[in-house]
Amino acid sequence: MAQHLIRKLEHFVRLSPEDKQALEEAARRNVRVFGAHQDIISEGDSPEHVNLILEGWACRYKQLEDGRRQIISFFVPGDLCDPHVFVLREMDHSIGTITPVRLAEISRDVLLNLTDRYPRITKALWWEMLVTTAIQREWTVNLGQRTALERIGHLLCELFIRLRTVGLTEGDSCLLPVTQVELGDATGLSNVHVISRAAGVAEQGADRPEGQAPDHSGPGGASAGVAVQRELPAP
Amino acid sequence: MAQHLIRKLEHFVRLSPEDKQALEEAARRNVRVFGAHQDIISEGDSPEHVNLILEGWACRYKQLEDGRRQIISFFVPGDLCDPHVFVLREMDHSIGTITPVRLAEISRDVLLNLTDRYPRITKALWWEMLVTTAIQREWTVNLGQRTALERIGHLLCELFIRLRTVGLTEGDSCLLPVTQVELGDATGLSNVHVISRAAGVAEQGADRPEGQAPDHSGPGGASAGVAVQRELPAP
DNA sequence: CGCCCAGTTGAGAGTGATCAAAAATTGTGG
DNA sequence: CCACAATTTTTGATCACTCTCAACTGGGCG
Repeated sequence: MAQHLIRKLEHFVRLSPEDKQALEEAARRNVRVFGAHQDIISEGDSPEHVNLILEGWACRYKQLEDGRRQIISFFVPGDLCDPHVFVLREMDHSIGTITPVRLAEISRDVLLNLTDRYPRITKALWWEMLVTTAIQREWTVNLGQRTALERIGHLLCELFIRLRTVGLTEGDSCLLPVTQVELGDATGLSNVHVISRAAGVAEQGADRPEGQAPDHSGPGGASAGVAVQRELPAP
Repeated sequence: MAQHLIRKLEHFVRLSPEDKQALEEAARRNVRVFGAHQDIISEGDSPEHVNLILEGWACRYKQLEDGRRQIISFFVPGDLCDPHVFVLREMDHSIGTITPVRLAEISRDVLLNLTDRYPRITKALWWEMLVTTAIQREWTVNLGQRTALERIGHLLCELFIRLRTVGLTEGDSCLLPVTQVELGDATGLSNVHVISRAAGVAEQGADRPEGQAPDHSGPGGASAGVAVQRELPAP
């Protein structure tokens, strides 16, 4: 159930069988399923639990009055949607699905219990949180300084590396179940412009295995050549 | 010494005299002074302590290989530069001064001691951290979706409200010791473009007391009319 | 007094947005 | 399994916001 989260955390901390067992148990209760393009929690709602993505993609986003939408981050399997929401009265942003999603709702008590009794888990969750905020900083740089081509390239590299961390890549390929509108909302570009630039990334990617987008995604390491395909070929 | 931090935290949690005393003491040791435009800590360095800004402005920034620079956030008096840096081996970004800065270096031990013994301080620091990340999210929206005019307007409102929270405004005025290059680095705009847009904000601000920039800075409240002047008139 | 940095102004260039419409893909119900 | 509907992708043309370059002004400081 929680294999993606465990795999990710083990990049930071070695977990004992008991640690893993505890995580598995926390992820087993209160599993919920959402369809594609549904809100998991909306701006203004009061957060009741931490959500652990088990399967599917989601995103954090904010919408302006006139309809403009900014995707603030993506969630892939193994990701936790803010381990600290409890402190806040209400959400200042929404979390919505991209694909159908299966997630585990982890209550405040279960989480506190977990961190009280398993110090390695606590440490790993700290790491995970700090990496998440580092990615957030990188998005700020991405949106503020990089050209359209660089933005898309950087985002694709980030997502590939994150998926590799949880074991969801296959060689140099991975699923990317994201529409061009969503890529545009994440990169601050128009949906129409995404294609011309994304095509550019694909072309340059074929020529230059190292990619031209500088890799600052923190603890992920070097950005290898990324071949993205919409769907993995059926076996 | 720590009056700005205390004033800010009291917006979230009521602090007892002992709480305040403890904060004052933590801020009294290891005070350091920096000149303008100096690095407090650089990318790649290993963080040794948490920095509490006592006086002056600083910023968190990241620099690309070709010289492009993105300011990721501003620090004003009362701000803590990441209470959790200890978990990380090395900085993925730099923190530099804008004006001359006086800050208190708070060691890991002192901070842990503080949070162990004063639960209200712990709670307040959690709040402070969550508000900081909410501001970070808002910057993502700012850079991704808003026009130059809106970006500058929103940033000015954010800074004004943050300064008001720590008591550094005077009526509708506040100091803004930031050059246009720095405003540009923070908003993803060119320094040349900042003036035409900033002038626009000033004009519209004069006409519309409510300001045209939507206020999402979280717990700050409504964005009143902001009159910004470079220097406060001498008394 | 002169230098240097910050701010200002103007003109031209380019990246990316917008609008519109066709083509391709995916999903759904019979 | 096919046909139809809906969504997504692709292409083309035009527009405009913002950038870049360059020159000039003004104030602070050695």
